[in-house]
This record gives sequence, structure tokens and C-alpha cells, in this order.
Amino acid sequence: MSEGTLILGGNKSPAGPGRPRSFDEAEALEKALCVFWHKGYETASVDDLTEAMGLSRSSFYGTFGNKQALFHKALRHYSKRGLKTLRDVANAGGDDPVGAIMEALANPQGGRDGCMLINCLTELAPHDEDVAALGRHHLESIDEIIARALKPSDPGQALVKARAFASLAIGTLALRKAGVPPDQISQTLKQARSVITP
Amino acid sequence: MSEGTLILGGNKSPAGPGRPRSFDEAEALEKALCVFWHKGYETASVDDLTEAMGLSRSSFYGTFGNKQALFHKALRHYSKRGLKTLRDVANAGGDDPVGAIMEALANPQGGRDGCMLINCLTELAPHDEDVAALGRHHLESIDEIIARALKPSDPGQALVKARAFASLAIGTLALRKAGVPPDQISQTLKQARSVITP
DNA sequence: TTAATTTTGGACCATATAGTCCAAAACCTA
DNA sequence: TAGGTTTTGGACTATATGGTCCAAAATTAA
Repeated sequence: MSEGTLILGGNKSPAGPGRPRSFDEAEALEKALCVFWHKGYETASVDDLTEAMGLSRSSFYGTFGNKQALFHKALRHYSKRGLKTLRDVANAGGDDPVGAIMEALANPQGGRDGCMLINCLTELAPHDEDVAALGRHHLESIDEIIARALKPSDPGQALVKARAFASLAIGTLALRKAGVPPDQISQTLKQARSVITP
Repeated sequence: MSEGTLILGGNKSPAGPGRPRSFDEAEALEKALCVFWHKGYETASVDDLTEAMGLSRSSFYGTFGNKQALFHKALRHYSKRGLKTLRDVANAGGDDPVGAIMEALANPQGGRDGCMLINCLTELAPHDEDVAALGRHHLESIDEIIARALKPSDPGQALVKARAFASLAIGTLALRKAGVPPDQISQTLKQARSVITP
């Protein structure tokens, strides 16, 4: 049960004896993340992944265990980083954290690929409870961050409004995927203000 | 180029000579639709499909051409029927068409499987322009139906508000997939009223 | 009954896929 | 330098996949 044994993935490449890794695990994970983000879980083949990560199959399986384990690790990483970014944006927003958040939402990182977490939720959540649970936690966290950004408003309704705001933003991701013109999406997103104004 | 030639799928099973079909094409399509809805495009194997449809591979390929053609047909059918249902709901709503629409949105057909079209948009649109185009048309139609339901409101803003309303509703589908409790989803959906009230 | 025509069952095929295995390479410690 | 240890390349395997093929079955028209 202890980490570092010879069972599965996550070999820590200790400083002890043995041939050293020829790659950076974090970088490789990042590359894998991009592939999953762009292609989805099922469509991303191990060949796609190893090629993008620059790894041999041995290193791939030796380091990450298998495709699914790598995927879960990538998704957790994505979630953690995304939430941190959102918090940072809200904090950096100063007097208008909601405006800062909306600004960020209007120019998402994934472009037409949308949000990796929402993509994976759509693809896998009904058949993978781990993904579903991670998704719930992610969404809940987003709601809390937004609710906190609404601070002057009446606190009883803050979370409810934050949820509606977030749902609207998530909905626009579908538009993006469909190739709806960005200006129309921005216009739709601006209507989210009417959800949160008291 | 004419239909009915011997090229691909959609054989009309004419009343002429030859062994008659042992199945109903519309029913088979419906079954396939369910499989795609529940499992997604990639994950639905031809074996899954033929089993659910009760067809041999010969009948499958002879009637529908291939997996992708069947899928597109199913998706178009889904879109058409969904839009008709939405229109019917709005029309049957009498004095409060928006309320009727919201009622319908709170009890969706797919349950945790969400909306097939949004699922497929998420899975395929960035890599399949046909799906993307169908998605845009579907979303646009939804917007128009909702905008029409907002008739008393100021007409210039009707479409903008309808789009925001629709995006919020679409966003809640992700919550549903993640297994967020239905009452919370309903509560979020109710906030959509604030988007459309002038 | 016979010939033409279409559907059906299911064996078959080529390929793609996730995952395994092992010998050689590259390192550390003694 | 020698022995122990880990990583690496890449060949290999088993299986699942989408799609094809053809002989037999089931029908209609003559």
C-alpha cells in the first residue's frame, strides 16, 4: 500500500542508483493533458499520447501505469490549476472581481476545444464515478469562488446566483464548440450580469 | 447522384421483387439513437448497435451504409424531433409558454445522459464540421423558439435574452451528468427567469 | 415452376488498440 | 572496475473494431 513500491505508476525516480529519466514527468503530463483536451479520452490513443509526450511505451507505462491512470492524473491536475487560475483572476480583479472573471471567461484557454473538465464530464461522467465526483467538486469550487466574488450581495442568495452564473458560462462552451461566432458568445456571456444583479 | 441507386445506404425496400425486410427501419434507427445517446459516438460499437437494433451486419450496412452515416441520420432525427417537441411545449403553454418550457427543461428525457445533441457537439464538433453545422442550426432554432415565447418583451433584445436563457439551460446539463442533485439543478434553472425578465 | 431480385446470417478480413516483455543502455555505489 | 538498479527501445501479443463477402433464404413477376 505504501508509495514507491514496485506495483504501479508514479515511480518517483529516486536519486539512488539506476539509469536516470530522460524526460520530465510534469512536462510529459502536460503534453498528455493537451492531447486529452483536444481529442477526448477515447479518441486519444496511446500512440497519440506517447508521441506527443516523447516517451517510449516502456516509459509511458512504467511512469503512469496505464492510459486511464494517466488520464485521471491529468484531469486532476487540470482541475487544480484551473481553480487556482480562477481564484487568482478573482483576486486580481480588485474592485470588480466579477468583471475580471467575465473577462477571463470571454477568452478561454482552450478556444474551440472548450473546457477539458466539462468535455470529460460529458464524455465519461455517466460511466465513470471518479470523473463524476471530480466534476462535482470542480463545479462546486467554481460556484464558491464566484459566490465569494459577489460579496456585497445578499449572502443567502449568493451561491444560488453563482451557480446560475456558472451554468450560463458553461453553456456557452457548447456554442464555442459548434463554431458560433465569438462576438455572439461574448454578447450571451454579458447577459450573465442580469443573473447576479440584485 | 440520384437517390435509390445502388451506391450507399437508404435502400428504400421497394415493393418490387426480392426478400422483404424483417425489421422496421424507423424502429431500428430509434434503437441506434438510444445507443448513441447513452454511450456516445466513439464508444458505441457496431456490435452494440446491431445488437440493440436486432439487425445482422448485412442488414445494418445494407440499410444504413456505415456507422457514421447511421449516426448522422440519428442525430438529424433527434434534432428534428427535439425542436418539434419544444415548439409543441411552447404552444401548449398557453398564457405562459416560458413557464412550460422551463417545466420541460427541469424534467429532461435523457436523465443523466443529458441532451444527445449537446453530447455529440462536445465529442465531435471540433473535428466534424457536419456535426458542428447541425449543432449551430439546432441551437439557433432553440433560440428562436424561446425568443418567440418571450413575445411581450422588447423585441430587439428578445433573441439576446433567449440565447442567455438557453445557455443557462444547456449548462445545467453538465451538472446533471456529474450527478448533482436534481433539486439543486431545478433551483439553478429557476434563476433563468432573471435573465429574461425585463 | 422458374428466373430475377432483395435480404439475411455469419464467417471472414485488415487494422488499430491497450498493454506486456526483455535485452541493452545508462546510471550510482562500492 | 564490478555489481546492482533503473530506464529505454521496440518487438510482440491478444483483442476489439469497422467493414466486406457470399451462399442461402425469401419474396415477386412471368
